[in-house]
Amino acid sequence: MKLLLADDHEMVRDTLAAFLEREGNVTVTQVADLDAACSEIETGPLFDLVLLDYSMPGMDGLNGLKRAIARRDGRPVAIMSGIAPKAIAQEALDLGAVGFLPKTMGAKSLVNAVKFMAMGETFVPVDFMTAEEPAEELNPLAKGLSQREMQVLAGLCQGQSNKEIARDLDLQEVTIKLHVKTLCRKLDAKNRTQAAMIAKEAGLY
Amino acid sequence: MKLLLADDHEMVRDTLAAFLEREGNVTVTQVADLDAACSEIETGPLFDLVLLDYSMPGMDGLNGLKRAIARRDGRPVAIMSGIAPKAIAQEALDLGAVGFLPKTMGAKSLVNAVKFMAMGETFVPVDFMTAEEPAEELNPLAKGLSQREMQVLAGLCQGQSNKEIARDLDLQEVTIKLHVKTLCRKLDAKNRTQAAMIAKEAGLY
DNA sequence: GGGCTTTCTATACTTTAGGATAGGTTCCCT
DNA sequence: AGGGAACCTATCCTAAAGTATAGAAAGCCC
Repeated sequence: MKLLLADDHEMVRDTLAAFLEREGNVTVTQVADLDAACSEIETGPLFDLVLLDYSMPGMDGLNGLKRAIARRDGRPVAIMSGIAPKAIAQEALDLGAVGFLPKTMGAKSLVNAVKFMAMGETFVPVDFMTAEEPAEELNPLAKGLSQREMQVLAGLCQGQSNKEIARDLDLQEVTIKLHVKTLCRKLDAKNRTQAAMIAKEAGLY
Repeated sequence: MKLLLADDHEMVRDTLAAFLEREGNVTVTQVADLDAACSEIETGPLFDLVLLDYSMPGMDGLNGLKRAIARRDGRPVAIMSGIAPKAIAQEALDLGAVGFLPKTMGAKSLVNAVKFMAMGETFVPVDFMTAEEPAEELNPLAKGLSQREMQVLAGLCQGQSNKEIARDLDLQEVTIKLHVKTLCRKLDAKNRTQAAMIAKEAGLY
């Protein structure tokens, strides 16, 4: 079977291709970015599967996936990533990808997954999709903040003035001032700007 | 020769190991994080080279490199990364790493580099270190900002007041106000907080 | 030199932010 | 019923931020 492998890390690409060709009886064509992948799809042989790295030049989030799928006439395209969370995998599938391969997956499973997807099946590792999202853990900062405070913090992170936040939340400006003061105390910030940066740093907003 | 390969992406690790063992006559021991690497260094065989992924659980920037080097009694440790910039490579070498391998490097060069480093030589791809930093490209936002404005923006992103920034830069407060106003105009922000968030969003600071 | 940009400073003013203190409501828990 | 928590409002005050306008020094290009 024929596979088109697109990844900007040549080291990963080379060794992955070597492994697939040896262990899986797969013919691999390598490219380093999405543009090259697209032109290869259009001018190259009919690939049984196209495997795209999620963080690669030209991908622009999942827009690159759309571009590739559009050029494949319904034939399978899959995404591979080392960092993307579950939500991205779901979104990729919604857009028409036939699979999502986290790079934490073993190489042998990879061979099977590739063959599986080339046959038209959809593949996502079960443990990846069922894994608990570290929701609260991602925001240790959010703990100790009340709902209101979170709303006000959201305003801060948009650079809103107290007056604007008050209008949006239908409160008085003084009230916002109070919340901002409390926020600064809880976040150990000395002013609104620092509070906003801390929230941003922590991955909120 | 014996190599200890530490990378949390099993897919990358498996294929890399397979490639090295086949093409390079290298015996590879695999681990998935720094803790495992450290205990393997202490209890396992004497590895000719230890190769650590830069973004792997336990690494904590380059602190993990220090830990590993401390356990190697002067024997070679190298860093591998897909994303780290030139500055990190330099820092790693300063800390005592014998090499830095970007994942954009080809697999064949990798085999040579690994053997090279195992012999005690230092290896960094020439094109990687001599490559121009995409300074302006990384920060499309930084274009149009003068040096002073960048300095002031740095202050904003730390939540400093105009007075503090003025003190740090040895300028008058009014001057900072002017720069802040200019910054807000150029960044299309309506106040300092928004300017700071925009800078943060763009990856600056 | 003349024009240009970048930078710094100054004065004067309005608006916003931040702090302190006090009093109020609701709702939940014991 | 009382205590506490989260929330809202008020008044008063100071400090900081932001706006406007104007002048000046330093460097660069032509």
